[in-house]
Amino acid sequence: MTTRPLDTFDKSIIRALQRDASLSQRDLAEKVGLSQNACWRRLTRLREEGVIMGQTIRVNMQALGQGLTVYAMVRTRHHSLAWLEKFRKSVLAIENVVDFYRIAGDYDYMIKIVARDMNDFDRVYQKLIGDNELETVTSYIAMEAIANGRDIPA
Amino acid sequence: MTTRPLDTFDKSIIRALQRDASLSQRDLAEKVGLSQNACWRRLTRLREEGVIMGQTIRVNMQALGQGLTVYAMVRTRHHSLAWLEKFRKSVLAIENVVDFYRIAGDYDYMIKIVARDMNDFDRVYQKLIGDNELETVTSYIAMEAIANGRDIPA
DNA sequence: AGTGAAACCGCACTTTG
DNA sequence: CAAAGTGCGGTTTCACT
Repeated sequence: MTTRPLDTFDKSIIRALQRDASLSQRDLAEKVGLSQNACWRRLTRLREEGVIMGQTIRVNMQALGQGLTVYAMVRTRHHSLAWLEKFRKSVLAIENVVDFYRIAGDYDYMIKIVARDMNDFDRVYQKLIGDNELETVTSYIAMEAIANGRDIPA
Repeated sequence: MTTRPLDTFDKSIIRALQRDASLSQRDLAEKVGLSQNACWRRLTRLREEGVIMGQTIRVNMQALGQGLTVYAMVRTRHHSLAWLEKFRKSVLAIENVVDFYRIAGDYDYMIKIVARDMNDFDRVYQKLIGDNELETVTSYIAMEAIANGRDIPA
């Protein structure tokens, strides 16, 4: 992973686009204080370098009918490479899995799941524990999303 | 929150744009199987209704120098409305906080934090426990991001 | 600063429930 | 009848040279 240090302009571009990626080149250039041309060249470069990896929309999960968020903390029973590989594949195959981290601490993995409702979550949960021999799964049901997917500091 | 049921076309539009929001109207329309005009009208409507809430870029956190992710599980000591309100404000004021959920279970809140490194995280941690009287904070350090911010099922 | 392309949006139908 | 689709075309705005 190449890691060219980003200067103030680059960071400023990234901050502006995280907030609103629909900005036109003209508005972006103005906002960061560069000429359109210079700004465009930097943007192109940031994309090429993989600093900017793509563009998505922010969606209203309630409106999409995916109003339930659950964090599942998992302790595994097996630790062979083959088993772990199979476990990962199995988890990633579930489209309800939004985040998936290997962590340090009392648990081995942290899985963020979105679902339509409790029934739907239970389906995911059963699949999770049915397909993999796990030591423990502790689920934390989200009661309220106070903040979700805020911008990465830049 | 009004929740008009979304039909197959709406969902298809949302799926396509979550994957790549830089799609042109022509390509989007073609992908979902609508005329450009109809597709544009639906898109405008989805935005107006707040189903699509905006547009962001996906960034490479390593390249941005924010390579550390930590989940902090918090149990609070106070439960008065005023205290909770102050607590929320205090947490949201920290730009390193990416997600912030009120949860059910052994803990009250789940805070996802990104930081440059352990030193930087410790700064955030000290601020968190310094500004608020908390019962417990348990931190899970992410060792590896296997998946991060995958698309919401639609 | 120029150019080709894309977004935007009204209009006149047609289609479907 | 109402709601949503299609295709056309002109103006404005944008990306990129």
